[in-house]
Amino acid sequence: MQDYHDRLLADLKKSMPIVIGCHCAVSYSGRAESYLDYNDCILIIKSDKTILVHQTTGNNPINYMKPGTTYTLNVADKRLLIHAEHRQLKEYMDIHVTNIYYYNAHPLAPGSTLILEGTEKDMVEAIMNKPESIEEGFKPVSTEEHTKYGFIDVFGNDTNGTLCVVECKRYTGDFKAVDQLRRYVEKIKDAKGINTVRGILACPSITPNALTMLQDFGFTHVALTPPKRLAKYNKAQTSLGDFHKS
Amino acid sequence: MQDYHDRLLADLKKSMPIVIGCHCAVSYSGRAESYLDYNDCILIIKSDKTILVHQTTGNNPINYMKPGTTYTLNVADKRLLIHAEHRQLKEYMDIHVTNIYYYNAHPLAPGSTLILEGTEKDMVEAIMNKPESIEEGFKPVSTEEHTKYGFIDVFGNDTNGTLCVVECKRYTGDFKAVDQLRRYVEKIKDAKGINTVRGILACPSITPNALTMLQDFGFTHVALTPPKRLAKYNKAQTSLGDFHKS
DNA sequence: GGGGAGAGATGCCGC
DNA sequence: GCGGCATTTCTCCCC
Repeated sequence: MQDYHDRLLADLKKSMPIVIGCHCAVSYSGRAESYLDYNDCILIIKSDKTILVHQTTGNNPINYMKPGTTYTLNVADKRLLIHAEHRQLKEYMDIHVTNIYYYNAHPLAPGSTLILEGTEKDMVEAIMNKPESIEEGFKPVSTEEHTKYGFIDVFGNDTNGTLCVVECKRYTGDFKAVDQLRRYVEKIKDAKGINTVRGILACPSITPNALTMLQDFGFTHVALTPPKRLAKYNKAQTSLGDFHKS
Repeated sequence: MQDYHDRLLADLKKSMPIVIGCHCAVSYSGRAESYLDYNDCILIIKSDKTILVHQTTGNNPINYMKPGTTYTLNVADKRLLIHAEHRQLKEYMDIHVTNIYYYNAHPLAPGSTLILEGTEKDMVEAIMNKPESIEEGFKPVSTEEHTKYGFIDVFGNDTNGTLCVVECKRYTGDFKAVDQLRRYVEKIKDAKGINTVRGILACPSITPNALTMLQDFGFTHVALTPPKRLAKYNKAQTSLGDFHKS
């Protein structure tokens, strides 16, 4: 265990990304408090001193600390004690390691940037490029309009010149989406001193209860699905395999 | 690369948790579309066939697939091609690996359960145990009251017998919290056919804009911080070190 | 750094 | 499975 202590200390100093398969217990104190009994885990300490404690299932770490954590190491009772502390965030984590199955530290170059398409922002762009997807005669005026009660996705006029607030969701519309739309509509009415402002929720689908609430407020649901532009790009290639070989 | 192909195939068959430090490119298609150019990554494939693609910084994986993903492997042009597909979710991911820095697969026992304290649920319990923390004379009636517009954290009466809806947030109160509270209050008014229902937002702090909105609706903010019971437990021990050695 | 809101959110519980 | 909602949410953008 003393060997691992020395290696970990050196690798932390070099800001090396570290992966450890081990048997350990974890306690955390900060925004909340947690305790994890001794069990098998995968520990990942990244170059930015983020630490993730992963178990053998699930998407999310069972425990973690944010970037900028500092580490203090000790060996006692044949155990490696890792004290991870984040002073600014007033958080700490203690890991007691009894057994290490594997230990890997290897220099890794900083990552590439992910290209992501099909987000809500892409929905907004699609509406700006094709306003009739909201309804015939819709004329968008602005996007990301800032009000004191939040940011409005798309702001525009319908064919009658009535002001329209459009809120986009890439997923099934719910209460929260209707709440948000309502907040914007009310604030616009208040700010402009007018009584008639339409609320339009653009999303692929909507829950029955949210639809009821939407209609209670006199708002409209428009079925819209976020575009996935990379799909088109991939289709333009003869095949996915060829695309990647390039 | 053929050796790694064979090892990975065998380890996947055994549902072994696998960690790979490598140079790779990743493309994803499903709920959205993404492409990540060749770069250094840590790949983690868990026992439940979750895959995480981590870079050297940050809390979250840059790419991932959920539990239940199936894998198809190939070697071409000295590259290991990992095709990960989730048929139910209609998602897939392609990883092209050009270089492997380390490869680890080791049987890990299923994890322990995390004990977590200081959640919103703990706030609700604390209020039930000490109703005067909301205000003098407050009498809680129920928790998790189900309405058609959502679940009410705490429902009760003030010293005048006026109905009170209490919404708890463990973090700084914001617009969304006020929206939620408002939705419950309105629904209760509607359901009970009464005009006077008080809304109380219990949270450690509140943003200035949210406070304005709260007050516009005639609601109240009560400063409450989520309890952290493990902190007390740890204090009861002579020291944290002793606690862990037990 | 705080406020506001999206996320390929995830995860939990209830119906 | 969907619905509703918390999360040690995380992350990004903008002031």
